Order: sequence, then C-alpha cells, then structure tokens
Amino acid sequence: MSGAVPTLEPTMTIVLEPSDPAYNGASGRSGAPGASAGPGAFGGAGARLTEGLNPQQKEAVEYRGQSLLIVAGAGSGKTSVLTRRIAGLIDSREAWPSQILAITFTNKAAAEMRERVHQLIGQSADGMWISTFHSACVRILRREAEQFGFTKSFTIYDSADSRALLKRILKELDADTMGFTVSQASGKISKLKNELSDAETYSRQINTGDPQEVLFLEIFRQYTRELQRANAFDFDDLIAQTVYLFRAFPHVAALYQRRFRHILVDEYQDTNHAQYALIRELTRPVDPDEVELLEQGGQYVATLRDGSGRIPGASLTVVGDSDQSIYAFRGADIRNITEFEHDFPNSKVILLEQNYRSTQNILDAANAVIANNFDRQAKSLFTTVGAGDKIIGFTGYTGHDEAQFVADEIATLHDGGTAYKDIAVFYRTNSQTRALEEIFIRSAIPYRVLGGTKFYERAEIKDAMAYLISVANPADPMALRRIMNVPKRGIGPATETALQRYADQHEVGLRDALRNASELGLGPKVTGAITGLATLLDDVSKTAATAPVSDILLALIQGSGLVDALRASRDPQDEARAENIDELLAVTKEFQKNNPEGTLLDFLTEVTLVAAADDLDDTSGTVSLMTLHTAKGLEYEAVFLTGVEEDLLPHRMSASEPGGPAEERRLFYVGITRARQKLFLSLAMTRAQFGEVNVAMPSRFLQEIPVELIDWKQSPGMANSRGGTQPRALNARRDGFDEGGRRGIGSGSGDGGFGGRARAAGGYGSGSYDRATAAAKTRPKTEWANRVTGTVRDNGDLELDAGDRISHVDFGEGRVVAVTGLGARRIAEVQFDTAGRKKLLIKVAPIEKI
DNA sequence: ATAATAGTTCTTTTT
DNA sequence: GAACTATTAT
Repeated sequence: MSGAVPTLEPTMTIVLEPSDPAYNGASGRSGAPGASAGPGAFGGAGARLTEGLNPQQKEAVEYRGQSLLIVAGAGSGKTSVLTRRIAGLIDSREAWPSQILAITFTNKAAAEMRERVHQLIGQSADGMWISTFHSACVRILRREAEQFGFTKSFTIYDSADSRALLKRILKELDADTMGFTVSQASGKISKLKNELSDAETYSRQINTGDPQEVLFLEIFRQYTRELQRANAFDFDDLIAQTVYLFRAFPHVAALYQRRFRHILVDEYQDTNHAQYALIRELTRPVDPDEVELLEQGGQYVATLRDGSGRIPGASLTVVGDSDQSIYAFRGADIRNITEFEHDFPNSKVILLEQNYRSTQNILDAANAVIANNFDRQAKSLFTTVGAGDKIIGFTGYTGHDEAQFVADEIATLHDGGTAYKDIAVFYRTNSQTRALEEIFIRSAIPYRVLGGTKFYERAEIKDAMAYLISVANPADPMALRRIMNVPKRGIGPATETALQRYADQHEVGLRDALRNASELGLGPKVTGAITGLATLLDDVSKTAATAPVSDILLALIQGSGLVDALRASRDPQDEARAENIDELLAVTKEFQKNNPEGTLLDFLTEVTLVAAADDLDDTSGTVSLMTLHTAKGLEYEAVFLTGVEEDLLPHRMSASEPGGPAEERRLFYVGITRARQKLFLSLAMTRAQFGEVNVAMPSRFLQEIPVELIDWKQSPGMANSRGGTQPRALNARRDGFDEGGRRGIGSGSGDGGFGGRARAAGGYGSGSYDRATAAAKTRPKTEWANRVTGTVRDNGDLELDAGDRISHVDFGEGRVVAVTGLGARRIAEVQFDTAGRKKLLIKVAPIEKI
C-alpha cells in the first residue's frame, strides 16, 4: 500500500525573535539583506554553483533583479538551476534561509529540492520554506486562523469530503430535481473560488431572474456556511482564504511580506488566479506605516527598509513552460506565464532550450507534436546526445493485447539490464490500469500504481481518519456522521435525524447532541451506544494535544471496536480491511518517528495534502504506473505511453471544452518528454470500457509524429479516423517488413493492411477481432471481453517443474524451462510453441498442466 | 435497523 | 464493472 510515510518539516517560527539567526545575522552585518549583489557576489564558493552549466542556465542562476521568468523546456535542467539559485542566494549571504520561499507543485518535488539544496550548501539550508502552495497556506492559516473566525485546529476537506457535503446540501434543497449534480456544483464552486469569488461576490453578479442561478447561489452559501461551522477549509479555500486574509489584514500580510525576501515558484504555467494573487500579495512592498507597526510589534526591520522607509517587495523567480500546462481544467491560467512580463514590469526572461534528458528522436517527435498548437511561443528542444533509438509503436487488438505487449517489452528491457524502477507506463485515465495490472501480475512484473484508488480513499481508512478528525476538530459534523454508525451501533438514519434536530433546536453542534443523547427519549440501547461514542471521543480528545498519533488511533480503534467488528465479519474482504487499518496504524508510528513533535493535526494535514507522485519511492525495484498528469516533472529511462487513441488521448470530454484539444496535445507532449532513452507508443483497436467493447481509432497525435521516427511493431494501418477497420487484414499475420506499415498512419497506404511486422508472440488474437466487433454491435457484453478480466485466478499450489507441458489461455501450449521463487511468488519460465518465451506467476496465470 | 438484492448511472485529468 | 440508490425481507 502507500509505502511512503509522510515526513513533516519541523514547525517553524515566523516571527523573528532576537534569538533567531536571521535577527542577529541581519543586524550584525553590513548591507541590507536582499540588496542587489555586485559582480563580486559570485566569487569563491559561488563559482562552484555554476560549474557545468550552459550560458543560459548560468545566467538564470546568477541574475539579480526584482523579477525573473525562466522559460524552461522539458528536461532543460530547471531543478538544477532553481536549487543553485537558492544555494547562491544563501551562500553569498544575500539572503538568510528563512527569507526564502520556494513553491513547488508536489510535496515530492519539494522534498527533492530541499535535498538538493542541502547537498549544495549543507546545514544552512534549514529554515527555508520549500513547499507546495497548499502546504504553505496551511502553515500560514494555522497561525492566523483566529483572525477570521476559524481556530488553529481547523481540518481540511478533501474533494471526497466536499462532495459528500455538497450531496447533503443538494438533497436538502431538492436541487437534484432541478438538474443539479454534485460534480457540477463542486466544479462551479471550485472555479469561482479559484477566481477569488465568494458567495457574496457571486450574489451581486447573478441574474436574479434565473432560478438556476439563484438556486446555485443558495448551494454556494450553504456550502460556505457549513464549512465555516465545521471549522474546515476545502482545497481551494486554502489558497483563496490566505489571499483574503492578506487583503483584509494588511498587518498580517506585512509579516510575511517582510519575512520572505526571495520567492521562487516552480511549474508557474499551472498556477491559477488565486495562486497568482497570492504571489502578488507576497511580493508587495510594505508601506512605511505598516513597517512602523511591525517594528512596534517587535519585528526586526531596520536593514530591510529602503530610502523611503518602506520594505521593498520580495524578488520573484518563476519557472515554467507553457507547453507543459495541463491543469487548465483545474483553473490553471496560462496567461499567468504568458503575461508575466506585463504583470511584473522590468522582468528578465531567460529561455532554456537545451535538453539534457532525451535522445534527439524523442525530442523531434515532441517538437513536431507540440508545433501543432498554434498560439504558442516558438520553442524547440535540442540535445547533443544523438539520435538514439527509434520510437517503438504497437497496436494491440484489445487493451489486454496492448498490456501484454507492454509486459513483454518490459521483460525484455529488464533482461537487457534496465532496472524496473527506470521504467514507467503512462495512461490517460485511471481505468486503464486494470488491464495493465492483470497482465503484470500474471507476468510477474513488479509494479506500483501511483495515484489511482489511493490508500487514503479506501472506506475503512476514511472511517479511521474520521475518528481522528472528530477528535482533532470536534466542530466537524461530517466526520462525526461518518463514524456514528461505524461499526454498527444501531444508530440509523432516523436516530441521526433526531440528533440533528436536537442540535438545531438547541443551537449546538452535533457533538453536543451526542453528549446529551439521554434527553432525546430514545431507546435505552441506542442512547447507551450514542453516549458511549461521545464518551470515547471526549476521553481521547483530552490527550489529543500531546499524545502520539498512534496512541490516539489505537485508543479509538480499541474503544470503538472498529477492527474487532471487521475481524468478526463473515465477508472475506473485511479481513483485508482490518489489515489496512493496521497499516494505517503503522503509518502513524512511522510519522511519529519522523516527526517526534508532530501533532494529530500535523498528521491529518500531511495526509490530506499528499499528492499521487508523493509516494513515489525511487529505491523501489518496481515499474511505475501513472496517469500522464501524475507523470509531469518525472523522468524515466524507458517510457510506455499507452492508449494513444482518439477519444482517449485526446479524451472525448476535451473536445467540447475551449482549449481542450490543445491541452490534450500538451499532455501527450509531457508524456513523450519524460523518456530518456526509449519511448514506446501503444494503442488498441478495441477497448473495453465499462463492460462494453468499443472500436478505437488511432489518435490524431500519432499522425503528427514524422513517420521515420517510429518503428511500428504492429501498425494501426488504415484503421484510422475515417472509420474503416479491416478485420480480414487484422487476422493476416505476415512475417517480414511491409512498406505499408512503415509508412505509418494516414499516409495513404492503399491496402488497408494491418501492416508492419507481425509481432513475434502470435498465437492469440486470431479471429478474436471478428467476434469482438460483431459482438460489440449486438450484445453489450461478450464472454470474450471478460475472458481475462474478472476476479484474480488462483491456481492454488499448482506444482510445476522444468520439462512440464502446460497450456495457457492466451499463449497456447508450451514447455516449462525453469521454475524460480518461493510460495505465492513462484515464477515459471515457459517456452511457448508459438508465442515465444514468457515468465509467468504460477499462482495467478491462466495456465493448466497437461 | 439492517442485510441482501436488483436496478441505475457513469468515468478525464488532481492539489 | 463499480459504486451508488431503491426496494424488499428479516
């Protein structure tokens, strides 16, 4: 499961006390920190920091000025540049670590940056803020929450939480009958918050004659009110409320404006308006009268002031690449980067185009694809490492066929010396993992899925977390509702409504209603159950501030009987659920080990804000599976980009959105540019989604790659967007090359053949396609589609030895060459008569001894 | 109040 | 094929 254990930076003091090194340091040396450095600043130790850099990179490290935009193409060494720039600022004593704020996209990127700065300058790297927008805002909000109606112990609603809340609200307002869905409402609210609009602002701009808009306003209002009551923020609030805080309370803003003298933002192309506004607020100069107030409040300001008595705005460095902007759907505004020079006058722009990651063939493909996006600044990646291997293309008959190709190629790569951890498989949608996982398990390829159905999204984990939230934040009724009847206590919907009514009538929280359950006149059994829960939560709450998180969780699990109930259940899955909760307990212990001072709130925050890429473990010897979105910022020796089909990549949903197709192209571009040495593009002719088999067409993006760059092991031939597929040709398997196939797609090959060389591993698929398409038209489901899906097969302890003959559902008959591994991990290497040599996990492979 | 069953709708990407 | 909803039987 989630192997990675969150690590938390030590809590930091924001107000500088005289004991703070920055305080003494700043007053103890001549020259104001942050003052522009002369040419001498990079003498001595500084030279080390620019070693091995190209001239543009060097300039990006050394430039000093108010604002700098680094346009960094994929693989152009921007992380090196950023870390050296930070190291340079500290090394040259232009800044103290505590004056630096670096924002990254994921916690993982933050950890990496911290590590690399540490490598460059050692201990002095401590005290910097290197974090995501969301984490940084949580730190600020925890300090300042009391300023505006929240408390320090606020909790964070993840998307599932806010959806659940919206669902309640929609139901209460009968908005579902008006055609409102939860995802619409949450999408709209998120969008508004990203534009820094709140319910009241929105109310002023709506057409009051439109009942839809009026109703939505009511939803928005209630949602906002419920969050406030629950002492909780949603993801978007974290940013938007911080901006609000800064704007409403200039003296609070001044604290941070004074503190952060150098702000650096990575992945700037994916910032939304709220994040942009936050950066604007943070880089604002502090007016003289606010400076006076700071000084009166005991803040050190003397050497920070300029001639007019104010504190000048922090310097800003942003790094980004508009070609890698893939989060517009989440409100990312590409204009933030395209209009940077306008927004921050006198800014410097540096272009990094030399790529240090990929071969020229891969870059040529990437450049050719992205050139189809008009309306972009011309930029072309180049390298000096040479052309490298051709891109390998493959078209499977089905998603499973495609997955088998990926597995086979991975096995070959691994045999050739490529470590599993240097291989990644990308896809557009999470649902594509299923086919890949099945084949990988069978083929005994170790893998891990990043993101997807995350550990923390499992129901039993959410239940356990809800217990923790209820202890940390008694004001949150959502968490309380979740656990009220988990494990079963006989508190059904009727009882819950009664409790809620009591709470409303007496104008108290739901938690208070639980405590006073005896006043409700319910049955003695239910009343006992309710007060029992209330007592448990109250008892544990008493220790919450100081006790280790694992102790708190253990007390809750034992007190509630959560795990006991699962263990006692007849449902075999419940045993696995119980184990997951034990796993969570292990996570809390690990957390405590890494953060001896970490509180329950720290733990909850950390868990809510971890991104998919965050639990990537570089040392693990496993292939990584992830969506293209998760892949951003990562790189691998070998990359498999799967499902390169129309309606999948570009995704069908993107067609109707303005800018959608262009964003999909950027996504494809991001995927391509992750590869260092080898790139595989694959697709399937039919894809089963949601039980149904559909005919899939090759993606238009494939036609944008020059044909000579791709070596098709099995080309899509004429199965192109004109809609024609040739089942006859599909079944024809020829050996040797075929010009038609080498020409690639859409190049006018007349024979409509499934050209190219048939793959070595034949022996299956023959005839399948006919049945599949025919069946797809008549029946929604076919036994063919489900043949390899369904529950994981279990061969028990099938004994196999070298020399045995076996039969495989896909590969036909073969002879066992060798058996390795132990117990459930026993692997048979089999030489198939027609399908070549494969490794199979004996326990689950669809095989029989014959 | 709950467990089991049958029917419905849906899937893009995520901090 | 999953996840949620509505309907039934206990």
